[in-house]
Amino acid sequence: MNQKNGIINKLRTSGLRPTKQRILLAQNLFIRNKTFHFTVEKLEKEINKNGNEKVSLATIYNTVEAFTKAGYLKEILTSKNKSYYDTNIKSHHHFYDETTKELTDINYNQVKLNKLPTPPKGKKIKSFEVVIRIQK
Amino acid sequence: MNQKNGIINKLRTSGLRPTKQRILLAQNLFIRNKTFHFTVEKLEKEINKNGNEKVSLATIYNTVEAFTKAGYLKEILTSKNKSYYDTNIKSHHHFYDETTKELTDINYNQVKLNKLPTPPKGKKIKSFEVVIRIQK
DNA sequence: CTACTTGCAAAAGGTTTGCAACCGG
DNA sequence: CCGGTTGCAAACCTTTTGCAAGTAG
Repeated sequence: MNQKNGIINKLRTSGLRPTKQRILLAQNLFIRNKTFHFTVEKLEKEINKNGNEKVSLATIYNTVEAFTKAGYLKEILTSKNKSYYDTNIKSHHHFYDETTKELTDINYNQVKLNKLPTPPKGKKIKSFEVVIRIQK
Repeated sequence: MNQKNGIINKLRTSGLRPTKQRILLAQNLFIRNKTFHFTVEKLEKEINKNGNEKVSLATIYNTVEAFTKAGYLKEILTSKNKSYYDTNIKSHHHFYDETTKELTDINYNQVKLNKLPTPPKGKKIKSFEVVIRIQK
């Protein structure tokens, strides 16, 4: 139950009450071997596939948003009218396969920007992301 | 009327019948001094602002999609659940202002990638795009 | 107890679709 | 004329919201 306690602490740290639903989602999302790319729809299926504990869609939306604000998830840029999230929050980039519409991580050091633009006055750069479109 | 003929030819070239609506939209989109970033909603307001010729929303959606397929428009990546298009189809990058949700072009040579990843087997890179998120 | 959360269902916002009327070639 | 195109309204899909009931501290 160390993992569970770790998650509870993580939630508390961000001012999120460790409710049953949040813990369940956090376990599902953050205890994984590799990066997970998902839409709310996909996550909902994953969470509710076993006939047991159900988490309502609204709560999944709320929670994903809360996790994103807390910095535990990252929203991915796509051209689709659906939100994609990534459990890998480190700055990294993606391949977007136009044929299969799949996203794949690109190892961070495989892309190098050696020139960044000056932001408009009064603004500063928060992050940047490269999407590389691929096809057959 | 040279401009108009040019547009009619452009449409025909792509197998698009030069209808009144398509010509109107093409004139509005392609005869501009500078790049235009828009959503369908914005374009619809622009097109229908003078009480005269109205183009229905569905037709605007159809036409924007057709123009995109024909390569006359480019879809822009954002995290919002709304499609953004750009009349600048050359490879270029964007600032995405998280406060105002505005997109701005970044001059092409202000960003330089000096390392691109190898695409997965059997795929090749079609294009890449950098989005730089800025905030106050 | 109190404030924060959840879940449901309804509403909203953007996009797509079915189909009859219309029009370009 | 014929087949592509338009316009309308309804349908769709994802996301948000209001609110009563539930729960963590």
